[in-house]
Amino acid sequence: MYVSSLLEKEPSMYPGSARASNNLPVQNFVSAPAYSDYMGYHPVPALDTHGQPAPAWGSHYGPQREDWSAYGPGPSSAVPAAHINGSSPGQGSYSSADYSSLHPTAAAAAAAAGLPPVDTINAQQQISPNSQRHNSYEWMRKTVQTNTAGKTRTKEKYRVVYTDHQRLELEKEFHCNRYITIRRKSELAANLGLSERQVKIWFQNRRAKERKMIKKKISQFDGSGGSAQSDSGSLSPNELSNSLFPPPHGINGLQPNDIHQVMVSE
DNA sequence: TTGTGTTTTACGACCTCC
DNA sequence: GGAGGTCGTAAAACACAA
Repeated sequence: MYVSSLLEKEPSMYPGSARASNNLPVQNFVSAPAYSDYMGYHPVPALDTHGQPAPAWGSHYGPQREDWSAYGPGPSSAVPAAHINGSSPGQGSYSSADYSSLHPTAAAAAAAAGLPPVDTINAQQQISPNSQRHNSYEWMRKTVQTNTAGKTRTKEKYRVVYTDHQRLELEKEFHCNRYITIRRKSELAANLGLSERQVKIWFQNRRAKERKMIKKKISQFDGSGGSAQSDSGSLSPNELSNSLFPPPHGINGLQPNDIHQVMVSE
């Protein structure tokens, strides 16, 4: 099985409890209500080790970037926490669009109210009960014990589905910084029970997703015959994307604050 | 239920930087 | 040479219309 091969490649990738057990007792999971307002997230002290005070969006991060609206119109800021932790019957499963469309100010209020540190997470709350993703845990249950040594991909199912909480934390980090530092990667990996490789790849995929959305948006503008491309001028989608989120070469030589400045200065 | 389109993990190829 | 970047792609997971 793929997981097994990954374990061979990288023992830290699937720490047995989180991936291979039936009830997914993932460690360090925060109770979802703490993130009832994702868009307004600013680092929780226990999790934030950027080496700087947790900034508020309005000041350090500036206004929400335009492309964030691609996640869809934000609901009222009073998105019930139960929506994310799934404690409310009838709620759909959590998705990136759900939390990324939330309003910043409520999170500030939540933070002010004292968010619990990530380490206080209750593993029982990581999964949306009504989510179809429950099914994905079923296959892990069934196949995780098989072994296809040495293969990177098998004919069997080969990828895991991250828990809602894992994705939420990753999204939050992405929201703060599109490029993760080595230090933050290690911390996040440890906190979420993922390997650093998984975190790295998640960020790569997430950036790709964002570029794709930007591209889509631009093509929609172009297609609608609008002169709305005035922002991008004559830039191609890729050029615009790169100008918005330039890859931080030498990022590893930078301090977290430096990275932060790079991101904020856009 | 099933077919189909989209999203999500994960990888390899290739590039740049240190 | 190693690390991390993008790009393209595979395939499972998921959503949804018919």
